[in-house]
Amino acid sequence: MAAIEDTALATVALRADAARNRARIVEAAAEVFAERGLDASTAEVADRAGVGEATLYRRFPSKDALITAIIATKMEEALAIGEACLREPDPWRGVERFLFELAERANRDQGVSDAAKDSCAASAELMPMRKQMLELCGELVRRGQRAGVVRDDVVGQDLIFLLAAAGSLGKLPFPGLREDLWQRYLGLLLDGLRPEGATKLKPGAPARRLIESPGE
Amino acid sequence: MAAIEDTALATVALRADAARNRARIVEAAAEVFAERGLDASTAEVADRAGVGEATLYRRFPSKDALITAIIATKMEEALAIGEACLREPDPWRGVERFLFELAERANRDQGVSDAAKDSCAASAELMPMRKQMLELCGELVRRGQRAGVVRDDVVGQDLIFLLAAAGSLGKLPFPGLREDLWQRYLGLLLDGLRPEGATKLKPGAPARRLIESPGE
Amino acid sequence: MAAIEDTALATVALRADAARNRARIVEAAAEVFAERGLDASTAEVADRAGVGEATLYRRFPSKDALITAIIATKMEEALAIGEACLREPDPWRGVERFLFELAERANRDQGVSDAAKDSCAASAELMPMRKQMLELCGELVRRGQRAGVVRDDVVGQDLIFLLAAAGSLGKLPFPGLREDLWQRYLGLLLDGLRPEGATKLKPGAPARRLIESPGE
Amino acid sequence: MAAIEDTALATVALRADAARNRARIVEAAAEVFAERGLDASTAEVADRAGVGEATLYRRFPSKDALITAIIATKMEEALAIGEACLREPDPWRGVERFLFELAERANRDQGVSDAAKDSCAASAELMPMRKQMLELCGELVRRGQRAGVVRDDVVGQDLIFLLAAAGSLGKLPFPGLREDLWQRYLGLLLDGLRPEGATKLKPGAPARRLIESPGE
DNA sequence: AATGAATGAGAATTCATTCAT
DNA sequence: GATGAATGAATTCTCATTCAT
Repeated sequence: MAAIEDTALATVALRADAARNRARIVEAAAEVFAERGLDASTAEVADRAGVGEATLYRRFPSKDALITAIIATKMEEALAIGEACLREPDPWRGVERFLFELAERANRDQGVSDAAKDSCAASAELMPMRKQMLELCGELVRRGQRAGVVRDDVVGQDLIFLLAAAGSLGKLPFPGLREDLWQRYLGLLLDGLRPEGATKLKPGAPARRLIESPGE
Repeated sequence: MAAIEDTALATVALRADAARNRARIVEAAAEVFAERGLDASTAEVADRAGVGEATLYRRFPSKDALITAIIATKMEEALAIGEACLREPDPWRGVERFLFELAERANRDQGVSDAAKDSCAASAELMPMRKQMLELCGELVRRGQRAGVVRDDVVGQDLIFLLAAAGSLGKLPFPGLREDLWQRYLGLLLDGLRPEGATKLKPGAPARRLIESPGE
Repeated sequence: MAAIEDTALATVALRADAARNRARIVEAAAEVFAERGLDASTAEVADRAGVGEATLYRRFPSKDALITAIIATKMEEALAIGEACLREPDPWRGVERFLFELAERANRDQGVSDAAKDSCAASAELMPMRKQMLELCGELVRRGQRAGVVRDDVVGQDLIFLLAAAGSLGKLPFPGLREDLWQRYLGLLLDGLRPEGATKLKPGAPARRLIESPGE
Repeated sequence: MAAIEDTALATVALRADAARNRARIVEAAAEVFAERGLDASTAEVADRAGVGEATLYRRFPSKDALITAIIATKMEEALAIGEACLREPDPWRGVERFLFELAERANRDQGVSDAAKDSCAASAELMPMRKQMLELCGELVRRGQRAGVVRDDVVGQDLIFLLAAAGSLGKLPFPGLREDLWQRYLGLLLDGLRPEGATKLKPGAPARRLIESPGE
């Protein structure tokens, strides 16, 4: 069965060898971007994939398109994880596991956290997935709220931003830090989501803005 | 009084004009990096400073050294802010203001949050300041804990990481987001610091790691 | 009757499908080169022809050979036009129509005027056609001269060069120029051919060289 | 006395070594573009100039800017020639010499005739010079018309287009052609300008369009 | 025979850093 | 000491042509 090309919205069947190379490129790119961030050169990606640079450009019209494809892959995985979390019997455990698993990936993968800042991540092609993700987060949150384990003033989008925050701690260049330190901070973030700690805010305190809508 | 050169570990007195140039360069670099991120070119920095590029390189041995110097400047400011926060009558207000003011700066300044990820931020030269900062955070936290407004399992270093998290949300490339969205998430983070929400941890839950030492 | 392959000097009968493909490629190439100039890529030509790139290269050993084939096609058309012009009752009208129709084509077709400058236009394969064209022009000119409507010091080859001149004005990148401006200049050129304006040459004047032989 | 940089509209004094290199680059570019046309690579230009490629890009922000600068130089020379021709005692001789000298240059210089087709030649920076050139041609033509040696339906702009036509014959890739063949055709063009040959046009004849305005 | 895929050799352009004035 | 200039090494991307299916 031939692999498929889905960079643009069109989906095209590829020849066997092309499919193999495409997969190699995506894999190599994922690795390289994870290690060095999105600034890694296309030459390095091609090298690692064992193909010529031009082959990369035959498959992906630009570096941005390649990045977008990688991100799309990661988002698909993330959506799958999210759906599994929705099926967790314990609603809180669903939220917790969702953030935990995705933060783990983000902290392992320099490219993903770079992507959060990169303009091409805002690509229109990713919009449908982003929408799906947003809905999924919304369900996770509302499910927690119905069970009384998530504070009421939180919305689905907040999970995404907390994730961005927790995922950005991956490779802080402090020597001697434990690799899993992010887990500690994710714990703090999670505690901020629970209703027990929700602040009775004094006027003017920053947390007050929580009540306002998150925008977009 | 002549300025001092402390880029390298040595501290050297500079001639008045050299000192003036150095200051200009740092200021210009701070501006440029804030606007365009650390990828901005040294040429642009020199231009903005009104000096030749070679002058920049006479004063700083490399772009990384310049960035390190900027970070040092920002850390000095941060230390000053932290000390002011220690003098806040209300201990919680001290913690809150500390995170709020520094997160605001981080979100306004593209360069600073970039720098957090950049390898040069690990420079040994910044170690003393980092130590100072760590102590300061420790005092802020312990003061809060003594007053019963900060949960007991938190340490000073945690503030720094929460800051990194809250500061990374600055320029997410989502269209239509409010500029001050970071305040919402800082609110959540702050609530995670308070004792009311501290989790009764089940075994295996991620938050459990909170009990372990933060490393370094 | 199968088409013939005449790219190389050899003439080979082609299978029916191959002949069909060859024709498609030539047609597509003519279109593409007309629109985008000779810099258009072979990939685009193959695409437009609805064949694979390798098929193009099976039929033509190089891009230059393809271009040469296009030129050959255009020259065949030109020869046909020229013969029609020879049958015009009015000899002057014959010359005029010849230059007008070919200049129109050249100005409509970016590729042809490019080709005039391209080295591959010098290909030996085109020599026979060039010779035919030269003879045809010679007849047109001599017919005009016999009728007294073309100046005596002009030879057939001159028509070709005038054509090159008139055809090169097609896409001058001046904004706002009329598309048919070349007609104005063709008019001037035609007037230069008529005997009424033929110069009594002063010594040293450039037009004097008209008397010398045109070379080749 | 320092050389000047005039790529942009601003004029800046350059250091001696930079001026030397800039001159070398312009000279090399003029040579290379003359020999190989505007498609020659910046690497080749830099090589010929004996400088690094980056040096070229320090002086000229893009290849187009370099080309524009070369063209500007050529146009200045052309304007100087034109003014000399205006001072010729014999008005016809003025027109003749103008076209002769410029056609000679164009035929010697592949770059110049390429430039006629290249979009960057339409650069706004060259507009003032183009305007000057147009006025100069207008004066040449009107002077000829007052003396009765240039037909009345010709305007200054026509000279420019005739030049483009006569200049495009430079390197036609026919083997064995005399290098100065263009002179023969310029002679024909010149004869087309004289009033003696101006056609009493039959309706529908192409030359008729001569009466209409040339556009722009 | 036909095709899509692969690629080596460039192309323009940029930049941190060193050099000459 | 200060400066503008110079540059080698990269970077993204393209294309005519060859290869494998």
